[in-house]
Amino acid sequence: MALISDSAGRPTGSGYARVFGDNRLGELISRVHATSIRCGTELEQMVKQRVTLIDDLDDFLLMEIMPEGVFVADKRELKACRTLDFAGSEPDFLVFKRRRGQQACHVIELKDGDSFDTKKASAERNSMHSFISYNASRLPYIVHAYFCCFNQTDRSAIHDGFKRKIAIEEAMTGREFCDLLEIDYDEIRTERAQDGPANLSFFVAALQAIPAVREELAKYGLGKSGI
DNA sequence: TAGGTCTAGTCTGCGAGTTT
DNA sequence: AAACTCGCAGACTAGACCTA
Repeated sequence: MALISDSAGRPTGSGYARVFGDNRLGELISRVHATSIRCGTELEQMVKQRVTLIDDLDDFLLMEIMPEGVFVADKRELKACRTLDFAGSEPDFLVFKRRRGQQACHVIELKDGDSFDTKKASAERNSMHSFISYNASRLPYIVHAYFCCFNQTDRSAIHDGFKRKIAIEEAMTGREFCDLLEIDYDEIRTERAQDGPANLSFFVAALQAIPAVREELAKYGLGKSGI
């Protein structure tokens, strides 16, 4: 995961500073927010480190029979691909998998949350299906669509979050995503949880170092000896 | 009809990648 | 190197819709 101490945040003028009327406290909250955003991009990086990435998607798509295994095209590779037409949308991952004579392409939208934002769900679904319909003839495999909430363990919760506008088979939990890619879900969760204690310590120490916070704590007889 | 719920649009905030 | 663009999370709001 990401460390709050590594995140910059806005030193002055952030909305958080206005909420508290204190730049230093505003900066600290801004750094927490920045860390949360970084976590999302780090998840994608962690996935990419654990799979076999496709070097040239155009070349890969020339094969009617793909090699045995799991091969992944990320967003960068998708953008560089000339064979596919994005129809205004780019999924997070294209996963090509061949096992025991069965091969398929899995189009995946990955979120680092536990549910899809309802107001955007309909647009996400339309975007995904327009991508698939535009490219069905260019992908020489069976194509499946998935919407994955990495931190959700219940597929029906994802389905409900989508207001049931997707098929239940299109909802995917983080564990199912990792099973498809043949990577270790628990290992990723464990690694991401490792920075939690360091972030807690940093946050509390930084909080205590802010004069306005110390003054407030002093009203309750707290502060010097800890919160 | 009033009140509750759902949906979609807008806004703020930030990191990361791309373009100039 | 700076400016720009995109993606993502979450809060707020107004209008549509539903139900007692």
